[in-house]
Amino acid sequence: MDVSDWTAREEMCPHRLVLEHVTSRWGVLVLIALEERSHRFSELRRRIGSVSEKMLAQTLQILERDGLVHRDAKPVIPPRVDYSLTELGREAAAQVRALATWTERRMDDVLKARLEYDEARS
Amino acid sequence: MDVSDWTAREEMCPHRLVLEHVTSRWGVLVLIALEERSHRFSELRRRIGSVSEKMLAQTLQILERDGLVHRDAKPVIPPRVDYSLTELGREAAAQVRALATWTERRMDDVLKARLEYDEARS
DNA sequence: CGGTATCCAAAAGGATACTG
DNA sequence: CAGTATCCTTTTGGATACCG
Repeated sequence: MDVSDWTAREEMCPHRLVLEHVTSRWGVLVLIALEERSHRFSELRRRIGSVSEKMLAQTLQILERDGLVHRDAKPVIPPRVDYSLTELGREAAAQVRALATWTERRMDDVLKARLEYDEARS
Repeated sequence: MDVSDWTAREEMCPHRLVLEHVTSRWGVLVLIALEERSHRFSELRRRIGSVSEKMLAQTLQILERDGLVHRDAKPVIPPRVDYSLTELGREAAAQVRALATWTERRMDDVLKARLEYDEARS
C-alpha cells in the first residue's frame, strides 16, 4: 500500500472514506455497541450517552449505506427500529475493537510518554 | 469493554483520545508512512501530498507527545529533522494498517452496498 | 418512537507570511 | 529546512422545534 494513493486524487479515494466512517467519533462507538447485540435507536442513544439525535442518525445512515449496519424498521405503532451489524460490519467492528483494546492496554505507556514530553518542555 | 466508559465523563476518557489521534485524518497517513521507513519533515509532506505544513506539524507533535513518534533534530545547517516510530508507534501503526488493509480488501462490497442503498431510495 | 429541518457555535483545517 | 503565527474558510456538531 502506498500512502500517496490515499490522497493523490482531488476527491479522497473511496477506501479512505470508509476508514473515516468506521473510525469516526460516533462510528467507533456504534460499531462496538452493535457488535455486542442489536439495539434500537433510543437504546443506542442511551448507551452511548453523549451523542445527539442528529449525529446518531447521521452515523447510522452512513454505516448502513456502506453496508456495515442493517436497519430493520418494524411497521408498528409506536415505531420500532432495530439496528444490527451485517457480516461486513462485524468484520469492521472486530478491527475497530482491536484498535480500541490496544489503546486501552497501552494507555499507561502513553501517559508516561506524555509526562516526559511535558516535563522536557517546562 | 463498555461503550459508555468512552463517553461517560465530561472530558473524554484518555484512551478514547489516543484512538482519535491514531485514526485522525493525518495520523493514519503519518503512521503508515513512518512504518515503512523514517522520513524527514519535507519528505512526509511530499509523501502525503495534500497535507498542510500546519497540520503535519501538529499531527507529528501529538503523536510524539503520545510516545508513538520519535523526533530526531540534528544540529546542522540547514536543519534536518528525522521522524520515526517508537516501539509503541509500531504497534499502533500495525493496527491502523490492518484496518486500512481491510477497507481496501472489502471496498468492492462497500461500493455494491452503496449502489443498492442509493437505488432503493431513488 | 424515531426520526428530519433549521439555525447557530465551535473546531478543524488551509493559505500566507514570517523566523531561526 | 523545518517549522510558527495569523487570519480566514469550511466542516462538524449541538440545541431546538417539528413531523409521521
